[in-house]
Amino acid sequence: MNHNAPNKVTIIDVAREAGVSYATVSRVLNDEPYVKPETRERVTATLQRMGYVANRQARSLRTGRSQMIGLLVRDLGTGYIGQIISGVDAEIAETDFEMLLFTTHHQAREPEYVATFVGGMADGLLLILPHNVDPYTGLLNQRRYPHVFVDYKGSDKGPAVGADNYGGAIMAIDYLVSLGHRRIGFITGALDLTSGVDRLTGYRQAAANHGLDDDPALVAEGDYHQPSGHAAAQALLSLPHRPTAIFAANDAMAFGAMEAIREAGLRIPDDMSVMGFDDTPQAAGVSPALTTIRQPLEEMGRQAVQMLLTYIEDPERPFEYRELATDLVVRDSCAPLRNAAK
Amino acid sequence: MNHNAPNKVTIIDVAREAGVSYATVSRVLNDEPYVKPETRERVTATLQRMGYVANRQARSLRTGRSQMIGLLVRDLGTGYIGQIISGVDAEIAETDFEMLLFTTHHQAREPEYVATFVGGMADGLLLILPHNVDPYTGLLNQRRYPHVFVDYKGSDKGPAVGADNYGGAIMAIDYLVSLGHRRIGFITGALDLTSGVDRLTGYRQAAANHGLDDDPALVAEGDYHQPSGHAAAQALLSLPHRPTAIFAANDAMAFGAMEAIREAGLRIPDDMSVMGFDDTPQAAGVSPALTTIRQPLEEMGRQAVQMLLTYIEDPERPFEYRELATDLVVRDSCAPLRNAAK
DNA sequence: TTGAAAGCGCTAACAG
DNA sequence: CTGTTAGCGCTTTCAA
Repeated sequence: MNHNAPNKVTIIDVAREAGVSYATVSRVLNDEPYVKPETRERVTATLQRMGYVANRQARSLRTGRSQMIGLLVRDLGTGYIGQIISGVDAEIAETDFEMLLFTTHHQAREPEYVATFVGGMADGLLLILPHNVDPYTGLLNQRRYPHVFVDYKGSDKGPAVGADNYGGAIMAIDYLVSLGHRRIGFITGALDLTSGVDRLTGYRQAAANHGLDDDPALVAEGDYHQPSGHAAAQALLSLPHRPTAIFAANDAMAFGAMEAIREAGLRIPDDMSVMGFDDTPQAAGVSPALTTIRQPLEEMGRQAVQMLLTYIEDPERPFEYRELATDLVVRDSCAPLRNAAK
Repeated sequence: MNHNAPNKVTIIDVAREAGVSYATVSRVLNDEPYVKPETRERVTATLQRMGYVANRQARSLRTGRSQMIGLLVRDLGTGYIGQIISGVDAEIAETDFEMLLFTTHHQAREPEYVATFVGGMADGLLLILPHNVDPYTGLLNQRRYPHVFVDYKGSDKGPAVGADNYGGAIMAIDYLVSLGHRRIGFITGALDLTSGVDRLTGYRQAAANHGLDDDPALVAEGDYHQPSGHAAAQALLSLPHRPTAIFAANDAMAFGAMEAIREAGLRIPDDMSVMGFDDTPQAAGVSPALTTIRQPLEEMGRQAVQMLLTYIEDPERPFEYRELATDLVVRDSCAPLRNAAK
């Protein structure tokens, strides 16, 4: 075990070296007025020469502010999260805060992480793991700790920003119907997420609006991961009366579905139309390019930061929920229903 | 501006409430011996009841250890980085450290971030931005601050872990040659990265080994991003005597190349073979599935953590460089050269 | 087995 | 303009 104080240079070392009190060094560090120009210069030079670097922990301990925004994420694997983070990152870059990201695969440990942040590591927290937020709300709200749930359907649980998942699903079905499809399979997302539920609800509502087949077998459960899309599509394809189009609750599952469709010897979009949801970067890259519902992920990240900043300024501000619109992005994976459909 | 101390619960509050000195509370917190069982129990209960959460900054200020490992990354957009992080994350999860990730698009600010870490935020640092490491080495080495460069070809600059990029490129060309290709285009990576240079060197060496065409026009410069792969492939395709196979220095550019090849009305692999490098998750997902050189990215992350840990224990340990092997992953994007090639 | 007290490095009054 | 002096919340001797 190695002990403290390696070769650190503290404000005191610098003060001694420059022949001033360390309060003066602190003043120079913080650009405060009332320091004689010559003194400032001398101190600055010493700072430079000695390679001084501030200890943020000490500073934060003293001021009660860390100038950091925490970001709690379950997994970085998905492009989906990456996009949100890009937005968050970009927005934070415009402030004088830093982003501090914690990953955790272990659901069990999440509350622990939250505590770390609340304990002073960061001045506010963005949470992108909206399974069940209950484990967090307690500590967070009790302390009035500034936080925002991202991609979560707000309620009384806490401030949140999300997308119009319900409306997006409606849009998707409307589009497929406009192409003549009436038998549309749906692959659900994880149903313990509000987004998963909302997209399913949207699908059902739209189906009802158009008086489509109300066959329960047309709904196959997925979990937002690609393999589940593959499996669900296989189930859909093996139906006695198979659908002519498949709408997956996210792009990853749509990719899985496309794979399954190809394996079944069908062509996309000629024999089977496919739609996704999210508009991840890959959606435009696959072939045929995926028609999907765009979720403004980056924008969501940006808005989340903006909201968080307001809570950092005023922790007492009442909970706010912002919902961002989703759009239809037409590419090449859907085609009009051919009369001669098998 | 809001001031300090919101509704924090400190060790002192707990001590008062439990009727002990705060030293005792600290002892309970740290599982130290010599606390009467009843006292311990009472304190634990109070801790629980009051919702105490430790202030890591204070603790770290006092102990000189933060139990955090910093990770400095330029961008999260690429799946490539995501994979390394997964490995890092998984490995860290097995220790009693936490991962703390800083992203920075702004090259100019990177040294600043490093200073933050060195200043006490973390006990060690992993750097995944191996453009030019010189700006960092100074501070890092002067302080003997534990750090490891990831995906960087080690030298005297500092400890590092990388992959056998040179060998991988050789393997790729050997494979293409075994399929009968003799005119092989190469799309380089960013040449300010050691990996970019090494892959190019490997390509040249292998080409020389096999006595392939030594046409400089067969080498098109890219920057590891998809669009550059697209552009470079276009250049290669418009050559008077076009190659029969294209080897891109990473998967992302290979995807761009595939796009360009399709746009040119050619089929993959029938009319043109394509190889990538990295084996990102998407490589298996595109169609045709991409034949590529696998880089053990996750493993790289894991090893980097292991190495870092040794430096945290003994900052004086001499620089070490670990190189991981790369493998050929055969999928569907390469085909034997047909005699009747156009 | 417990309490008192001394700082970790820094900022922010308060005096000069 | 500059120095002195309290702590921020915590761990860790040193005594008791």
